[in-house]
Amino acid sequence: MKHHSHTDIEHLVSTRLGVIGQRFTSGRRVIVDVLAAAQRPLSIPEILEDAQGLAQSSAYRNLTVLENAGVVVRIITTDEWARYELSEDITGHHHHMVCSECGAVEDVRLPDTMEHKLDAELAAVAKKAGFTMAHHRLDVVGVCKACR
Amino acid sequence: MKHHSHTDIEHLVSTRLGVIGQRFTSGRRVIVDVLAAAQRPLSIPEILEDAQGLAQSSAYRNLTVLENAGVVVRIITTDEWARYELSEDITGHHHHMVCSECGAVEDVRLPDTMEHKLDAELAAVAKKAGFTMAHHRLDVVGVCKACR
DNA sequence: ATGAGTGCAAAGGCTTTGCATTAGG
DNA sequence: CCTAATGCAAAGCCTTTGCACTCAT
Repeated sequence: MKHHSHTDIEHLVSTRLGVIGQRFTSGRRVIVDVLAAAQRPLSIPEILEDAQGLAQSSAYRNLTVLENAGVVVRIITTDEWARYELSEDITGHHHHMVCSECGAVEDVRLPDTMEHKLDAELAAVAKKAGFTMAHHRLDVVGVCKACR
Repeated sequence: MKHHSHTDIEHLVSTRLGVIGQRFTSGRRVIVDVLAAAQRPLSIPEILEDAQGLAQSSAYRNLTVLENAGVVVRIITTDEWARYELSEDITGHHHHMVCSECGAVEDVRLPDTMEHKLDAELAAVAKKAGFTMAHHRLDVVGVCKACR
């Protein structure tokens, strides 16, 4: 699991935005800060709640920009809304536990040995089917303690 | 991997629909047949194309009914549309390869030993976080041969 | 006959976009 | 100054819903 300080992240984000000719504005900084503070992927409503004063349209637009910059990843759990989190090269590789009752999402990490075995196996079956694997995505679906 | 004949499936579907007080109508039969014929999850447009004469609203409604009956599963890959496939107790447990370029989705299966190890590990970490695991979801994200 | 199922069209809800205004470099 | 970024409101798009008609029991 990688570890980045607050300022580390901001510097990295600023650089990556610059690469694609985008500025690191205050609105984008707020979004990054909110995502960094949460240890789980957030929905737009959640982001807007934490990043007060930010317009909904700006949230959508900035998240798209940040996604293009490789800083943010958009994930879709089940139904409902899309969720956003910082990319794994900032947060470290992890997976998600999704509550099938209330939709809550939490981060979860697996032992490296398991990840390696899994990646090797997946790459093999993918190749056999003519796919070039980039990465995998793994979710635990279950019921959280609040809903049980 | 389970193996069900065409008539096996229809009988099973009919039974499960009956359990929740729903009929096995012609429209629903067409949908099930279309999904059974495809070896991959289909989007609504794809289903409508194959099941000609079926209204869009009926497709949505029937797929919801079939989902409630435990016959169909709705999955969300990345962006775009929701996709539907027959439940795993009909098709057998499997995963999906998603092309990040064109959105194509294909089924893929892992060795049982890998699945077991994975499930054991996931159940353990989930429990530690207060989650009761129901099942897991695993996707390979990459580039298909058509897009490479 | 009688309620479930269907089709069509309209409405919903998350997301995107147009346009005038503001701000960063 | 000058282009990018922002806010507000309107439009889009997949999906859901209302309503009248049809079909099976």
